[in-house]
Amino acid sequence: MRATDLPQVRALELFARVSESAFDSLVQAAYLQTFPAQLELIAEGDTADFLYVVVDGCVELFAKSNGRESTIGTVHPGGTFILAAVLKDAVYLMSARTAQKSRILLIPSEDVRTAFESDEAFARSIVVELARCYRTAIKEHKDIKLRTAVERLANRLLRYHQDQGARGNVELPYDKRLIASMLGMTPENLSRAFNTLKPYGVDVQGSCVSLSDISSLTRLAKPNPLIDDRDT
Amino acid sequence: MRATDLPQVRALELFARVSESAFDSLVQAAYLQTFPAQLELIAEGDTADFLYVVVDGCVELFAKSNGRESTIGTVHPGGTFILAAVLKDAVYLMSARTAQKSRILLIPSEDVRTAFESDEAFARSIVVELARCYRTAIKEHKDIKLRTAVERLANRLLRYHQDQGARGNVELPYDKRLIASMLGMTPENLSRAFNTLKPYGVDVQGSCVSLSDISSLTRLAKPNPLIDDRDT
DNA sequence: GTGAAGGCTTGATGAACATCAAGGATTGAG
DNA sequence: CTCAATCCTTGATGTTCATCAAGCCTTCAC
Repeated sequence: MRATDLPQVRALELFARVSESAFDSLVQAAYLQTFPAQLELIAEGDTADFLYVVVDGCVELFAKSNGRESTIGTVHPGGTFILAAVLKDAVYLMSARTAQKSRILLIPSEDVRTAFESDEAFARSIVVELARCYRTAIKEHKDIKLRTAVERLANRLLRYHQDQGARGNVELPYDKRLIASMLGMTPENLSRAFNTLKPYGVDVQGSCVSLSDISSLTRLAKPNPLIDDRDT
Repeated sequence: MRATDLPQVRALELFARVSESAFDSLVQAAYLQTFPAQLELIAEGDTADFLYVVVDGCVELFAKSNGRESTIGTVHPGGTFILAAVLKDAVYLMSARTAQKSRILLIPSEDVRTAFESDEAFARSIVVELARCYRTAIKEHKDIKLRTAVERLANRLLRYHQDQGARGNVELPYDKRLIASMLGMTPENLSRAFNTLKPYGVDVQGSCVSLSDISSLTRLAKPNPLIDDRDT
């Protein structure tokens, strides 16, 4: 890794209170690489050789079975993926591909486990991150099991709306194909779900969605902090 | 906690390599209690006052939203629940009720966090357990998103079959109502799914299921170790 | 520009699953 | 044993969602 890249890596929450020596041995054998969009980084079933940390861009986690494929989630700057597999020294349960051009830090698994044992602060960061991943997964699971497709879309729109400053319109952060897969439906059905939401003030123009009746959309969505809030 | 209970608690994997002093301070303020079946232990949204460890019996984790309810998973002896909420000092995302009469250890959250910081071995056990919980959740999520209801049932039957020694029949470990909810379907549909599996050698008699054509059932189920194996 | 490719939408149809209503089977209390 | 309660099953029906097929629309290479 080049010396000029170090500050950006050091600034990641994951390394916030880590000692100099532990940080040095973590990044010493690590790679910071830029990948183009749509590149498959890992495949489910592979052994966990590296921990991946997203520095810039966005990564999609997905899984296949029986010829079907589904998106499990996305990872943003500061987030890690495949952490549990690295800690357990097990195989990956998910595949990952870049959703956009992305800068990603790869740390050899062995070094992660070593630093985990030797550095208190790193261990604590790892646990906090793992707990966050777990709770995110549980929320996703509740979303899928307790809501219909239209409700999931409505709540996701409200979330993006909040994220983007609640200005009455939303820029979809991903392809519709990817959004559909995250929400557990087909692209065709996402299209129809948008139509279903038209009477609730939802108008789609390409990747820009205007929300002209938030209160009515909210009544339909019935958002639940124990599913939709990101950091509870 | 009574002195006679200590050995059984000490023997839990979670405490395996924990120092005497850390163990003592963990159990010092802990409760070991026996609860009857169908008792609600915690409700989603509550603040995480205790870590729960199942010593005997079985606990169901479930969640509600919009008047709907769904089972997220079950916890067996040696397993914990609500670990992530305790570590993050956040609210519970799931409710829990005993599925059977159960003995459960309650450790005050504060003590868990203290022991986590002071005892290496406990910290490691916690991380391993949390990683296991996470991976279990991901597998459940893949199960739901990538399979039909009948496929989920077929794979679950094969799992129970393995667990119970592969003798060609299976004793259902829970009520059908609970199994249906775990598999993300209604009790009516579970009944029909069992009928769908009849041509594959599946015969149900109350809580006893005979599997007379494992290979044909396996062909239908298409089991996937990255979904169905418990400890990969 | 023009053509091709890929993403998105729409319609028609069918499969998967939920809901409602009723009846049968078990279980447990008295 | 008998009754009531609960759980489970079955049938009829309707909703939700996927699939297939076609067409549109944007984008990009040439």
